[in-house]
Parts: sequence; structure tokens; C-alpha cells
Amino acid sequence: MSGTNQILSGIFRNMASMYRYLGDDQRFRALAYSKASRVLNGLNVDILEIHKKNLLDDIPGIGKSIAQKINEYIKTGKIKKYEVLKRKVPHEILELMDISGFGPKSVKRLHEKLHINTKQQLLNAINEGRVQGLVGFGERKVENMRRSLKLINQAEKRILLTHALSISDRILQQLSKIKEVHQIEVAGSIRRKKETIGDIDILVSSSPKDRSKIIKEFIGIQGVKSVLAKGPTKVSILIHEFNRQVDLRIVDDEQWGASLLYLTGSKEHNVFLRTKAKKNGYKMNEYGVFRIRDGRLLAGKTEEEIYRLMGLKYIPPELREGKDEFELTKQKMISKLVTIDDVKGDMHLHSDGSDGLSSLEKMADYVQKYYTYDYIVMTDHSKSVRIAGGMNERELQQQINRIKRVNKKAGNDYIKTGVEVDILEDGSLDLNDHILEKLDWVCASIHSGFRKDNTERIIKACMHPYVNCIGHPTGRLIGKREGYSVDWVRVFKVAKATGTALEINAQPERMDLNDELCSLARNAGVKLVISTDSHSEKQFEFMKSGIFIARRAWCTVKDILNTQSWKTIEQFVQSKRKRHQIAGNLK
DNA sequence: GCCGTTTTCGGCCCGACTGTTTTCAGTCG
Repeated sequence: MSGTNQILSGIFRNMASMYRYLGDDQRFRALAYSKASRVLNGLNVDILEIHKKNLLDDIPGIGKSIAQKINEYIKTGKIKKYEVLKRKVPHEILELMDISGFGPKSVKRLHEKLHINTKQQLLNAINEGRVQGLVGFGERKVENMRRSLKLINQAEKRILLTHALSISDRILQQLSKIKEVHQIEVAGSIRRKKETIGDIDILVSSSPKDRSKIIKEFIGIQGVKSVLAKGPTKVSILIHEFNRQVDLRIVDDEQWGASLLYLTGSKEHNVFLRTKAKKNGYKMNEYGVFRIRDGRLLAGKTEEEIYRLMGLKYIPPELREGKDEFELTKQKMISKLVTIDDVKGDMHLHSDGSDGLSSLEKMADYVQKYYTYDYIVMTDHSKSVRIAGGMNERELQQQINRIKRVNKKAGNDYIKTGVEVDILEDGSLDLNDHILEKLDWVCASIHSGFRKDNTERIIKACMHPYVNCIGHPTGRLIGKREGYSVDWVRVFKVAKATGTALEINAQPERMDLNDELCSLARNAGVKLVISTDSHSEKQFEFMKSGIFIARRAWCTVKDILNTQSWKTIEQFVQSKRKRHQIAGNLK
């Protein structure tokens, strides 16, 4: 994918800021650009492709005017309107609006009165005492500005879901010990299981009289750095761990569902619901759904009753992104999303046969002790991955023998034989067919050549009769490495046609496929496998992260191979081999 | 600027907290 999506998203984000700066009469225009920016940022298809097919108008949030600007950019490399705005607005200071506590009004005043254009100039002005005393800039506001400026770089970073979950679990545990807490739940993007997290949101219900006690306890929990805001029902703190903001909201039991819905978001999901409510003659807020005519409370205690009142099926948090969940729930029953209890085995793990920390026996013992799986597949690296101590054909044969011995001793067939074989630069595999043929399961992955387009490479691997799955298909590492360039539409077609599964790799830094590609793959009819890629016993718990992705992509058990019995997986493997045999015989 | 099972015009979610100001604007989620 070209970087055009990101560039345009950036331009529209800037234009939105510029319109916000220009004044309240432009706020809806600003909203429109803001939405267009978000949409482009989340788009999984190259905008150049959509432009070629003349389908820009079909993208939700992109209308005639913005489509025209995208056209203009693609043709000329510039957007006239943007250039005009840049002359009108001191755009160097737009970044100031990203600082917590700074809105368009404050930034405008700072620019007009003190000619401030950059963060550094702002810092200087604050230190020289020129800001304080300006109308609207009291002592405390200036102090907050100083603090925000210091925090900006750290605060911008989002953290991995798994880290956010460990923080929220700890806080939830502490708060649930308070006997006045009736209900408690983590909300926001953690509840929606987004792959990265900004702030942590926690909702509590209690009697109104107990709120102050709960707030006091919350502020006193371990690791609090500072209190950012504190009211009777809402508190924000900063904690040392990852320098995160944690928001606590306390409501009555009757408001629980409405508040949970509101606080879970996403923003877009909420806006849709509230707009729909309004059309139906209701008003919806975090306290419930009310009839506008007489203000009567119609729903609020549970999320389920609110969705019901709105004439909608219950939408699980993972799907609430304000995209197509409303349309899709209308079209069909929301089928039951896959859960962690559906998983029957882990199909990608490493032992000390390559770069794992434990022996295959220890790994197997651990899984059987703590998980209810029916099978695991040993998939150590192959020889090309030297740094991981990958196996050659001889070593792999030895491992196969070893697994057979272990299984025989245990009197079962729990450990399946497999490999994570390397896909070489030309798309061939780095182990010969003779050894691959003997394995129960072959996962093929790319571990080199990340900068090239890897479409053909992956397609060739899919065509191989013994390859059953493509491991971590995009190769991305969240926050560290972009995925390599791949034409996913083509890959999904080939994967489906050849009977090759794609992996949802549940390593926290990988989460690969991600939710969006996973959804596209599922729509294309591709089978998926959720794997932990465990390199130690502890990592088997990553399975739940993989489930999060699958759920966000609307997957049910029928989409996920390792929710099926081993017999079904065997059929999946054999049918691909058989097809190739037939094709070979026909030649 | 976008959008439409009331609409191609006229809407566009709604409330908490802060700080500064004495009744509310600004900002955030």
C-alpha cells in the first residue's frame, strides 16, 4: 500500500484543525474533515486503487467535495484549498491544539496576543510570565499548560492492549474489594479490545452516598502520580505505570447500562445511537434513554434493554466501532462470536528445538495441566532462521521421532508434528517436500525481505501442497515495524482457492492478521487459525488476545480452524494434498 | 462538508469538570 492514505489523512486532519481554529461557524466543516481523516487512516485499501476505479464517493464520510480534493492531490500533489488555509491560519501552532487542555480558543488568543507560533515559544512565554494575566489565563490554567507541555511526548504514545489489561485488572481487583462498590467494569477501548490503548476507563455503580468514599480510595490506590480532575462522579488520575491516565466514573445502579454503553464507545457508535434515538423521539445520554415528550425514563439499567428499545440486536463491545455493525446486525442475526472456551488447540509454538525456552515435553505437560485443549502442534523454526536455531531436515526428523515417543508413552496423540517453515525470497520453502510430507501441519512464514512487496511470495507458498497456513501474514510489529506490502485481495482469493489458512498470531506485538484484514479474509471465505506462537509456557495465555481480534472481525467457530476437532483439521490438510495430487495426475 | 426508512435542506450527541468569573466558556471524552 502506498503512503497516500496516510498523507491525505494527515492533510485532512490539519484542515480540520484549521477550521476549528477559524471559529464556531466552521465547526461542522471541521467535523467532516476530521471524519474523513479518520476514515482514510483506517482504510485497508490503497486510496490510489479506489481513485482508479472512480469510487471515492462510495467511502463513507467522503463526499463530493473531499473526493474532488483527493483527486486533485493525486493529480497535482497539492490541494489548493489547503494551501489557501495555510496562508490564513498560523498552521505551525496547530500542534498546540493536540496538547491536553488546549483548544482552538486558547491557541488563537495566544497567537493573537502574544504572537506564539510554536511549543518552544509557548514555553518561553510561560516561563517569562507573559501568559499569566492574559484574559482567561489564570494561575492554575498556566500551571496545567506547563505540565501538559512536559507530558506531551509520553502521552501521545498508545500502549499495547495486553499492558493496558494488566493495569486495569489490577485496579479492578483493588476497587472491587470496596464493599460499597456494587458493579465494576473496565470500559473504553479496552472493553472493545482495540490492539492499542490510550486512556483507561473504569465504571463503578454504587449508592450516591458512597461515591465520595470510593473516589477517595481510587485516588489512594498504588502508583498514582497525580490527580488530573476530580468531581463528585468523575475522577481522572495519572499513574506511573506507562504514564497512563485512568478515568473513573461512578453512577447509580439504574444508570449502569446507559453509562457502560456511553463509556465503552466508540464515539462513532455512540453518536449513531444518539442520533437514532433522537429520530425516534428519545434523548439518550449516560443516564438512560428518555422520551423527549415527557422526559420519562425508558431504559438504562442494562445495555441489552437499551439496544432492544432502539430496535437493535445486542452488539458486543468488540464490534462497536461505528462502522458497519448496525447495517450488518440488521441484515443477519449476529451469530455467536467465537470465545476462548471454543478453542481446542494451539497450532503454533516453539520448543528448545529452535528458539523456545522449554523442551517440547515441558510445553506439552504445561498445556495439558492448565488448558483443556485436545491437541497442540509443535512448530519450531526451519534452518533459514539461523538466529532462532532453526532445524534442518535431519533435526526435524529427529523431532518427529521424539514426539512419537512422547505420545506413545502417554498413550495418546496429543502432540502433533509440525514446523514453521521459512518462505524464501522466491516463494519456495527452505525444507524439502520429503520431510514436509511427513508432518501433520505446516505453517509457512516470512522472516526476511520485509521491505519488498511480498504478494507473489505468499501466493507461491499458498500454492504449495504441504503448506496449511501462513504465519503472521503481514509481518508487522506494533509500534516498531510496518507490515510489508501485500495485495491482500489476491492473497485471500488464492488462500481460499488452495485451502490454505491464514494465521491470527496472538503475540501482543504482532496481533497479525489485525482485526480489519481478518475481517476481509473471513468475508473472502478464508479459514483462520488463532495461534499463540508461544516461546515459553507463560505465553499460552496470549490465546485470548487472538480471540479479541477474531471477535472484532466477527468470527464465529466456523471461521476458526482450531475450534474444530483434530479430525476436521486433518481433513483440511488432506483435501489440499488430494487436490494437488489430482491436479498432478492430470498433467 | 456530509448525509437522508420523515429530509437534496437543515440538521449535525450530550454532559462533566475546570478555571475564571459571578453565570459561563472552553475542553474533554
